[in-house]
Amino acid sequence: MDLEARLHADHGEELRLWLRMLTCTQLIEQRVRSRLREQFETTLPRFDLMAQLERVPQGLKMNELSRRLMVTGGNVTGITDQLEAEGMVQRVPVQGDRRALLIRLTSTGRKAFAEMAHQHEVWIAEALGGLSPREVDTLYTLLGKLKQHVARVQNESIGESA
Amino acid sequence: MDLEARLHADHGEELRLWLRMLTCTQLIEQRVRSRLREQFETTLPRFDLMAQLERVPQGLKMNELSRRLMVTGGNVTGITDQLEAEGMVQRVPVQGDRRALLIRLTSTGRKAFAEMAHQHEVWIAEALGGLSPREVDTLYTLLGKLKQHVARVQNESIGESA
DNA sequence: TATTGTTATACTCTATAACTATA
DNA sequence: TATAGTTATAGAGTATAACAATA
Repeated sequence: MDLEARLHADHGEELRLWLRMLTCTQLIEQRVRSRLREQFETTLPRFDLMAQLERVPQGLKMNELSRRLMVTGGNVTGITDQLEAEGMVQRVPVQGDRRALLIRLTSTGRKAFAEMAHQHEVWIAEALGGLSPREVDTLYTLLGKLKQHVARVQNESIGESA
Repeated sequence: MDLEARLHADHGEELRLWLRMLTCTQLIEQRVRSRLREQFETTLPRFDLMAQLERVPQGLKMNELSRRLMVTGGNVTGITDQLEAEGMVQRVPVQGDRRALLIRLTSTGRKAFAEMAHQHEVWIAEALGGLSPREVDTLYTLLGKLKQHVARVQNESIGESA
């Protein structure tokens, strides 16, 4: 294949895969969103924030949450405000750095999250129930490869633009 | 496995797969969104709407667009208004039903979309470039299975609630 | 009565940038 | 100066529901 042909190579397969991937995630995500709203009066970003905190009992700093949730700082402040007002999380001063705060689940938040997480797991198991354990595993592995590649490309772009 | 155990069966594998899938699509989608904004001053929903129209030269009715884009009617009206104001699409009366309108790409819109679609394909090819053709194919097949299953579950739920 | 599309409204999420307080 | 977090703002996307015109 000469250069010209390589430049204009057909990427139809990748595109079709991408569109199908997007359809799958959108279908599932919409289900999850509407059920979180109906059954728990909450939203996916709020659920995601609590999920991050649940893994780290001592809590996470705002900027760490921001990084993990892949959103900017102002948003984390807003969602944290809501959850704090509802008694789900608390802001805890960090000793040694009076600028920083640790956000952590309260025991109320931990209980509420446990219920939601259980239901969430059931919803996901339903949605992915059409796949055999073997297929789940294959998908997991291939998407792991994709994730690594995308993350690498991402960093290179940031490098370029910086 | 008895009923009790089945009820509380572990769905950790499915959950991990789902989170990984979500991470992959979010990473790629963010890239696409920011590039559409930077390079073409447009958004993903607008791009998606034009993509639907591009496949159907004679145009699509509002409710058909709404179904395909998986959003409610009012939103389609809004996005269509913007694109019409920019001369990308036009509303065409449907003979035989004076309530309905066909939305179709103008020649300006077709040209603009062709450019964007080409770039879009390159971005996607970049993002998925870490996978071999064989892996792309496997993913495509497995996600096809997933899509069918999710769509079926979706319809059953709608059936229940209706 | 049902359907097509529009309008009006309200809410969530988002990024950006200016700001305060600490380091 | 740089960093942690907040505030203010503006914009996009979304759903819901009331509405007009037509079937």
